[in-house]
Amino acid sequence: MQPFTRDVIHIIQNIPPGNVLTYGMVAALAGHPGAARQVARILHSMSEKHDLPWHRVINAAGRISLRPSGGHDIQKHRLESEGVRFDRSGRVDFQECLWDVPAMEDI
DNA sequence: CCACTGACTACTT
DNA sequence: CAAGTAGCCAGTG
Repeated sequence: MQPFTRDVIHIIQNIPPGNVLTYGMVAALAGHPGAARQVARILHSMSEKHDLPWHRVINAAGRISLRPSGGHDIQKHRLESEGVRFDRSGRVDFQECLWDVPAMEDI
């Protein structure tokens, strides 16, 4: 497994309840700015094995990227149960929910 | 090793 | 706001 993959998993496991991160930010924190697609891919294939809170990762627009048939509602429900609010267009409030990453070393 | 596939993003029409 | 474009790079076969 690549260091990038390991870091991405590690970062996602550290997102506290009620907070979210974007794919791009996770990629950047893992040392690969612009590798957002890979984060999505890792979530898709490793979330079960590594027990990841995959629902706390959303796209840069603040919306859920899953297709309605791919768990979109499940993700929304899990976030709402953690206190994440969605506005009428289905976007989360970054000001309140975006994870304020402590420091690179703490992750 | 090559080709293909993405739960992406930023930028430009 | 919608649609197109060009990067992105780890899995998978």
